[in-house]
Amino acid sequence: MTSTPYHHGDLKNALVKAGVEILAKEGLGGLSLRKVARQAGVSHAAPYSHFADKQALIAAISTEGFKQLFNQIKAVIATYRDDPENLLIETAWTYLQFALNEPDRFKLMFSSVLEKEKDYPDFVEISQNNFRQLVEIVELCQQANILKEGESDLIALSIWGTVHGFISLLLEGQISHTVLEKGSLKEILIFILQR
Amino acid sequence: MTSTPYHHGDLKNALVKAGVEILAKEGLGGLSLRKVARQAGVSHAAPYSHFADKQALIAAISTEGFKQLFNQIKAVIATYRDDPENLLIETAWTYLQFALNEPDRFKLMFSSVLEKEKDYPDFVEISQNNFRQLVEIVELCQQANILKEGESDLIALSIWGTVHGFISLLLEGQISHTVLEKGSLKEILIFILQR
DNA sequence: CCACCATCTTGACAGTGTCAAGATTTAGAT
DNA sequence: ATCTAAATCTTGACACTGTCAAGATGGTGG
Repeated sequence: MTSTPYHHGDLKNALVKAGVEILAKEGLGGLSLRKVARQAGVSHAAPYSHFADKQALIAAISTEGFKQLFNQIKAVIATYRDDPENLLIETAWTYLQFALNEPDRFKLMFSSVLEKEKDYPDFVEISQNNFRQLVEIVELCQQANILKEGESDLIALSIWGTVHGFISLLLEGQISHTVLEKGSLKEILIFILQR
Repeated sequence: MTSTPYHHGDLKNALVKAGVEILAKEGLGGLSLRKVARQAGVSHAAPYSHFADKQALIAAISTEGFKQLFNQIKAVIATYRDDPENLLIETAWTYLQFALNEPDRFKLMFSSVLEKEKDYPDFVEISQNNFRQLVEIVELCQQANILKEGESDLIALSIWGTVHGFISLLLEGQISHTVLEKGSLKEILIFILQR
């Protein structure tokens, strides 16, 4: 133990954590490998023992975010499993909250800062798990006649896109004041979901 | 005329053009101010006579893209004005084509690479014009009873999000093979639009 | 024709991602 | 328990980046 042993012990996770913090404080433009290393109390090239390059670190940060999102929505499913209508709304709401709480991480996760996603299997996997979870929700809604039958994956795609597009515009501040005055965020979300 | 006069004459546009080309050839990661300047045949600091910083150049490239998209969709409206059902589909299709033709520029335009959009009035304006155009289309569809009445801006938001989300997943290669086998891209698009 | 002003160049600076070489520590095999 | 190989981390270097200050150049209005 004692102070700063040569081997950090858990540097890989520490770097991801530092990255998330910097992202929250300084935004996407302030995220550099060297700064992440500094914040983790380690030399500027140390990250290269754990990540092939900056993209790999970004992939890890994204993956971490997707895991958290997955677990949050998993909890929503557990709570609203018998109430499909609210299940869909609360899932979308959770998704929206996640984006508003950490907008820069949300952007990092979805805004193709990560250039070649398929090079990172962990990222692809958790990403697909998230989508599968959404398909599962859609199927629950279909069984309750809240959504039309058939093609649950396409319907999930459509719903995901709708919510995601709404959040994108929200984060960019592109949603005009007049629109936002029409109701609370949640009311607008519900309206949009019903189309 | 002749070779390389000291004053370029139309450097501002030349830089935007060079940026678009580099974006197409090398992707987002390859876009640097110095490279843009080099490609325009000008010294590395010359861009600072026309753009305050790199973000400003990116804003200009985005703005240019939005103008093109706006005009393409304007043409679609002109063609399908009396056929609202196909108008909506063809608009979405045009949007999709634009994204597939120049994926990196599309990402640049929508993936919040531009950090403080509201600092660039031209960008905000053309961006809003695009949305207004979509609202107009929605209202044409409402008059033809293809979309439900009321809140045309919220409905436009919903449709925009749906299509945009679909394209995002498409560009990221996140749409599984099994989904893509269910029909042509256009058929899937139509399905998603109808939800 | 001159003086001003926009435009462009040159040179510099700090910061970045990345790599190679070496130092240090851990862990596995004998 | 000791030796050795692998893993981890540091140091130093490189090319490249965004940005700025100072100066060179050339068109334009007075």
